[in-house]
Amino acid sequence: MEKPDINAQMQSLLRGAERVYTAEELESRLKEFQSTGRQMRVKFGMDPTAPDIHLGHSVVLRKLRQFQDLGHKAVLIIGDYTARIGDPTGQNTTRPILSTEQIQANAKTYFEQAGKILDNTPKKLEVCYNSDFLAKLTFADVLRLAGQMTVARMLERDTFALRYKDGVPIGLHEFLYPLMQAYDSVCMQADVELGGSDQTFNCLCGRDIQRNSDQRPQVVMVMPILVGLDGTQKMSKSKGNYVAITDAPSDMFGKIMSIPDALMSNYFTLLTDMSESKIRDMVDPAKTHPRKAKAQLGRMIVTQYYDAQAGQAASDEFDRVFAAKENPTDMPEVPVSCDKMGIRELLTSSGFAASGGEARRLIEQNAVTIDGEKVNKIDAVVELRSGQVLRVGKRRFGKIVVKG
RNA sequence: GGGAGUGUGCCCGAGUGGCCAAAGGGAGCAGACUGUAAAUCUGCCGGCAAACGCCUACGGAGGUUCGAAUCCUCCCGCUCCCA
Repeated sequence: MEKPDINAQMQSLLRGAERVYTAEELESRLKEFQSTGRQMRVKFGMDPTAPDIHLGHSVVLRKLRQFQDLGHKAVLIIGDYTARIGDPTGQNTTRPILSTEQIQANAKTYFEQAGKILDNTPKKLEVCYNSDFLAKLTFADVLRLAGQMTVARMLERDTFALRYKDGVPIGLHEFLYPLMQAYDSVCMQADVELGGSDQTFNCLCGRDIQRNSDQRPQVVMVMPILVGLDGTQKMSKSKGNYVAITDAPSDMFGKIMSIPDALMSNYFTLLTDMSESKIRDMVDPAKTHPRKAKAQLGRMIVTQYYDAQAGQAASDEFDRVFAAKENPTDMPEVPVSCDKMGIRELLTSSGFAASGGEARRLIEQNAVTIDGEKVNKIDAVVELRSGQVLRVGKRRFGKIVVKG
């Protein structure tokens, strides 16, 4: 297989990366591995507690894929042991210890999803559980490891420093998290470790510990944290501002259409392979209408996780529903048992409203239509026929099916 | 071991005896507008009820009071300071 020259490799690898420690080391390794033919081992740790992969995770996974495409080996660490602590980067100080079955189930889901991005051929992918080596350490080993870090250095970390200052508890064991992750690097003899920029400290720890173990310190490449759909906070499941890579094409597309304009450039860079000059044209309102650019972005992303056809279909569907204000082609069925019922009961029984109060609110707010006709009396009794379209708000639709 | 604090709705956070289903912000939902599910503006935002209203809720359990998120007792969680 012909590889691009080193400059081209560097350029594509550095694209989108927030920082590399250090680019010189990366380049010299690329050269070295180019001449010897040995693969670089590119480590990436996954947390088995979050099996729902979203575009935020995809930023790093896509970078990992780039390394694979250049012939290197992705070394995926399933952090089943580190999960016992919970990454102190997060806000939670304690997490339930997951059972082995749970971890395996999560890991399985993870691979099913990550497989959409990564190259699964065994030559390009190695997977291991970090309990394999972490569980074997004796207390003396742990002490030796812990002795390589100081409290002052730990407190340099923003997350610790802030929590300490604010009086938020910090478990002593949390200090061990970066060390465990670093020890992974030693055991895996990682050449490169990839991570989100919130992992910078953890990854850099790996360099120190490797150096102390007479290993050549890994190159650390950190990717920016993807901003979520709200345009301000990081993309995360718990904030609800995310696009899961398992989202249906229409949802994926719709969610992309909802990002603030200012986010487009960032998304193009981190989530697609579009060239930088093309991106500049796309985000310049004088050259491209923002709505068009966003639709293009949406199609590209849907195409990655489904195919070009699905991307186009989602785009067309979106225009149909929101620009032409027509009904979507696919609507979930709303089964009803009789042909006459109170509108509030219809909303609650179909799941369009979580409670009677919410149903009332929706009706009072003019959000409910049946076959295009507003239902705005809370005690309305509606006659139902199969095939009628129930619409709640702008984007929730259902097709009535009378049963019995 | 001693002392000082603190615990409020999905989240943050005000409230120190009635006007508190509880200020304010965020999130969420809806409407208007639009280039979209963007931005902006407006409204809603515990449950039940057509409605009067009823029920549940301010860490937990008791108590004082006509009346408690607010006062008292004990318990639990968390933090800080001293040792």
